[in-house]
Amino acid sequence: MHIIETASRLFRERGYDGVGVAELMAAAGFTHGGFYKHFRSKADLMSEAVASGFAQSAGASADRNVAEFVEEYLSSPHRKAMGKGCIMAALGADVARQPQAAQQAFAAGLEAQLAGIRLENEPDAETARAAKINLMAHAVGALVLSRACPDDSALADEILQVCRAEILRRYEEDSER
Amino acid sequence: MHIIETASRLFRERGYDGVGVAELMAAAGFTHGGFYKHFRSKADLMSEAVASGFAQSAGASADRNVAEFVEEYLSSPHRKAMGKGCIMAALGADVARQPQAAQQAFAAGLEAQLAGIRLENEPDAETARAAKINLMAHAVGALVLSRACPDDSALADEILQVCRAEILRRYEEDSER
DNA sequence: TGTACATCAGTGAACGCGCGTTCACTGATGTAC
DNA sequence: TGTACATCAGTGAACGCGCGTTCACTGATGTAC
Repeated sequence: MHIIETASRLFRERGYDGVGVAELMAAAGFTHGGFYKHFRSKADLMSEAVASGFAQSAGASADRNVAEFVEEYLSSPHRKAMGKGCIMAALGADVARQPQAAQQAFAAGLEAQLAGIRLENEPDAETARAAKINLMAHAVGALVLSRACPDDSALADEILQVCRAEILRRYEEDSER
Repeated sequence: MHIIETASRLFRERGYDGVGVAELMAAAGFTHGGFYKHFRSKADLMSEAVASGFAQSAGASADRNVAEFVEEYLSSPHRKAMGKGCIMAALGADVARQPQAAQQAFAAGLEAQLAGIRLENEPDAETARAAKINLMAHAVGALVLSRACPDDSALADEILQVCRAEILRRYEEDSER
């Protein structure tokens, strides 16, 4: 629904507490009174916005190989587009402060994200799963750190570049094994 | 100062927008009116709270080897203690939404954190620096993802465990090289 | 095809409350002589 | 040692404003006959 997608973007841009229900509904083209015809509470919408954000990035990263994914994920455009980017990097800390429903939506979304990664040449399912979790954690951390540094600072760029190179190097090592 | 340390803890626990000036001053043992005798604005305090949080973790991790650091950083106690834990994992996304002053404090703190890591056997300074950045990004991402999953969920534990093992494994590989 | 009625998404005003910030004032402390 | 004065951290009331949520109402839509 349109409200959820709008909320998902605005929450990512400004944080859960950084956007009000009224502003959010206005951005979706409504007055704020009707909000509770759709959601039990603002926190309830947050859960849906988290799920929606994962669904969006699942769609965007479908049928892409790991190298392409990492190149784009750890890029300056993604760093600058918090509202359209990865929900984990933008709202991970916010979700940690949310009720359990949002955390369950997050865990389900993360599982889907992991399932969408196609690794080559991992010896068994357990090793492959560990490699995917490590890949995501490394990438999410790099994006979070880079974004917290001043825009256009050398450090912000360096974090992206260094982590991009290392993740790709490891991935190629695994592929050649 | 006591106000800054209190703010640093409360901001980590509830987010920048999750704590008001009045509550914050009350927690530090004051009435809220005096706030502006100490800080130009709430955002100004945020910058100081970020710097203070880095200083605190620099003190806590001084003279510890990498294996010890990683074991504790990616542990369940650290996962549960957002207010006393790593400022990057707790407030990274918030800082990305803050004015540049907070981002500069973040970048300076991160540089200090990197300088505090002692790696063995890296062939040159550039490689060592890249390894430190990768280590921090990987660890921060793992903590953020784990915290966003429901407390005591299998996935929350799995993320910590898998990333802990992988970071230690890589670190030992480098040491033996 | 036309009429009566139920449904319900959306409206807009209002609720109590807390927000960040300002300001006149207090009262303890330190300095000057 | 004692008195007068300046300083300034801290107080507490107040500012305009936006918050999340509630609610009586509107009006378009779909169903029943």
